[in-house]
Amino acid sequence: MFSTHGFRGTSIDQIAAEAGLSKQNVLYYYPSKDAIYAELMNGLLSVWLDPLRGMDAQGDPVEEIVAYVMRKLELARVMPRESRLFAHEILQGAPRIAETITGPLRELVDEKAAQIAGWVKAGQLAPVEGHHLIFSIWSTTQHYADFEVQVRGILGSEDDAHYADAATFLEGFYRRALTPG
Amino acid sequence: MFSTHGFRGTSIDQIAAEAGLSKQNVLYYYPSKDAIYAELMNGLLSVWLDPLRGMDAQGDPVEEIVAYVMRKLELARVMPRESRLFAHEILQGAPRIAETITGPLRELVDEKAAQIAGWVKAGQLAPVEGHHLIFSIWSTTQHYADFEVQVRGILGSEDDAHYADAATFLEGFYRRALTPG
Amino acid sequence: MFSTHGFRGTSIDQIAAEAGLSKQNVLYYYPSKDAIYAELMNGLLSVWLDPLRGMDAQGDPVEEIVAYVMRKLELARVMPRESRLFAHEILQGAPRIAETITGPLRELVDEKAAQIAGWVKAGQLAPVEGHHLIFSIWSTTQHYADFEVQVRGILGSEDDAHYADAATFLEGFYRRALTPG
Amino acid sequence: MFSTHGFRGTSIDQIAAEAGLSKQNVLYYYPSKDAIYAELMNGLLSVWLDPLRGMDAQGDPVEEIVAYVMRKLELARVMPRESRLFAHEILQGAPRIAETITGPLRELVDEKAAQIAGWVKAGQLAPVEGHHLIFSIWSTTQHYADFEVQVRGILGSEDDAHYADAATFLEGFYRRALTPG
DNA sequence: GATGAATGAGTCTTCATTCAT
DNA sequence: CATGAATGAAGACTCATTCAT
Repeated sequence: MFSTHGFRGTSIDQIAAEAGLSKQNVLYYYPSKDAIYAELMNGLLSVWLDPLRGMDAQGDPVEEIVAYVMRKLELARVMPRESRLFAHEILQGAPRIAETITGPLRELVDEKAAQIAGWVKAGQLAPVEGHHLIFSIWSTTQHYADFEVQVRGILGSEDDAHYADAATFLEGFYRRALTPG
Repeated sequence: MFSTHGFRGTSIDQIAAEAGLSKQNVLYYYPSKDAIYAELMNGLLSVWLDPLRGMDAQGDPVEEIVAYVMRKLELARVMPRESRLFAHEILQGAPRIAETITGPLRELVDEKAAQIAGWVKAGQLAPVEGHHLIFSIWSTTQHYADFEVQVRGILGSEDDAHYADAATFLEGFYRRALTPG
Repeated sequence: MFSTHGFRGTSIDQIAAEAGLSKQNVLYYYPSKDAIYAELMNGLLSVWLDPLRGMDAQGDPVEEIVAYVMRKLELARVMPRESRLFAHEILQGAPRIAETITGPLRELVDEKAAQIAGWVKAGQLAPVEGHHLIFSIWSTTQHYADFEVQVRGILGSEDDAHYADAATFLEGFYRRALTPG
Repeated sequence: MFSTHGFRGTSIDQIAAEAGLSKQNVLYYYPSKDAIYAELMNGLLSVWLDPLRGMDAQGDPVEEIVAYVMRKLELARVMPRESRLFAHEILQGAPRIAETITGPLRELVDEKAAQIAGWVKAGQLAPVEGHHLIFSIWSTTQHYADFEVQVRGILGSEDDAHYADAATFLEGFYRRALTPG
């Protein structure tokens, strides 16, 4: 519910109905609406960043990055609601995860950007700036989850078939854009 | 306000405060909250799609597309709130612009995708699928507006300086990915 | 508008629309909503009671009363909205015309009831109590205006044709009920 | 509250105050103001029409009708607020019970009017049209409830004593008007 | 005269939350 | 565990009225 209607747009009644409970019973398990949301967020943050952690500095740069793109796209396909939940949160100015962003997330991205810079310096990768490369991967893959309605509306797709095309496109795209020389 | 908090998350009181009016005075000018939102949306839709329309079939394919990317990025920089407004709308399932998406927007994208397919067939462009290329352009550029808080948090940027880096990155990126051979 | 929706149920906007004026312009002519209502009421009170005043003590009792019934029924046919306006006012406890009721109206009815009592005493009229006879005349005639929707719904009537039947019924009815001996 | 002020003229706050509850608590028991009103109406409709159903075709015509008048007058005395509730509803055009009027109510009245016509044809009743006779009974009896304020103002009555006079009047009145020959 | 602008006071309704059982 | 009852706070919208032009 949060992922579709946002925090304010979701009522505990809706959550309770979806869960087959009464409103009061939901509040028996969670102290407040905020708490439900917070638990969702926190439980998700690590899952969300795992794929990036898996980008191995020892592997082949282009293959590592393309594999990351594919993992991220798969995540968008399998967990579109979670993706939208983050999108909502960040659109609203990330009031609840601001510290994670400027703390652990920033550290992780800085580290991976440095790794990318190393690959570029070593001539193993076309000259790309790491942070923006990561942004591009996030945006191109999450787009299929966050803007799903638009994607479906334009492609006329009613199932997940278009994800295969997206994968084909993104793989070729990143491969060409990243392969040096 | 709508761009930050979404439709449900925004109260007329907030809008009124921002505008220096009373709640009732806002409702004197607009018959309802829906009407305010609808007027915003309708006024924006054409502005939002103009850049894509400007992608000239007679021009050099790579240059045309890169120029489109740059125009779109500039739009994100200048009108980030408008970008977020659309993001919110689509995240919520596009309840108010569903018809535009499956109608005029789909037509326009289909047309441009066909144009891209022509360029690819003529060997003027690396083999990319048009719809997904357009999705990638939308997502990579709008990301700087929609996820602005995250981008700033990670880059530590407090002004628009990072847009220049984004432009550099995206230009190189698309040029490499699209240039044939 | 007042006659259909009552005082609270009618807005100045509705009155203005009906009159082809703007709300403010209506309030230019009348100082307040109360004033509009009050003027309506006062202008009507005398019209409403005139027929009763016309019941002549010198005439033939049965004919005088039957003639009064007919005049009152005609008034209901011609001015149904005015009748409903009074009905609304009295249903609500007559907050605005309470003094008229306990003052001039009561006096008039008392006088006419005395007149009827005289006729009865003289054997010119079947034994009826004057006040209640007057109440019966008011109610049976105004019923066709006040409960018009119900009357039409039951009779399936869409015009004024049923008023002729009502007149026939009421004339025979009152004649039989009032004729002495 | 509805019976005095009508639907629009009654606020949930007033109802709540009368019931010793808070406004929101009233809305906890009833989903909306409309629902409160609807429940009142529906619960009343059958009670309201029962007396008419009790007019027995096998009994003595004049006695049956006079008995109906007495039952109806008693109902007005005991349930004046309910009577006024219907009066309000019908004055406003019966928006909520239009279908009952043109459906079940019309059927019932048609049936009873036919019964009366039979009695008249058999010479057991003075020549009266059934529908209008029923209207006269409704109006003369309900008048004591609907126009109570006026009746009291004119008679100077502060209790129910005048109902006895009304009964005397109406009994004699209907008996004379209905007895054949 | 007429009207655009503005607003205080309601009025229905939603909703998160508390409390007792 | 679960739920009926209750409520403070807010929110969208209406409306009579005022004021300036």
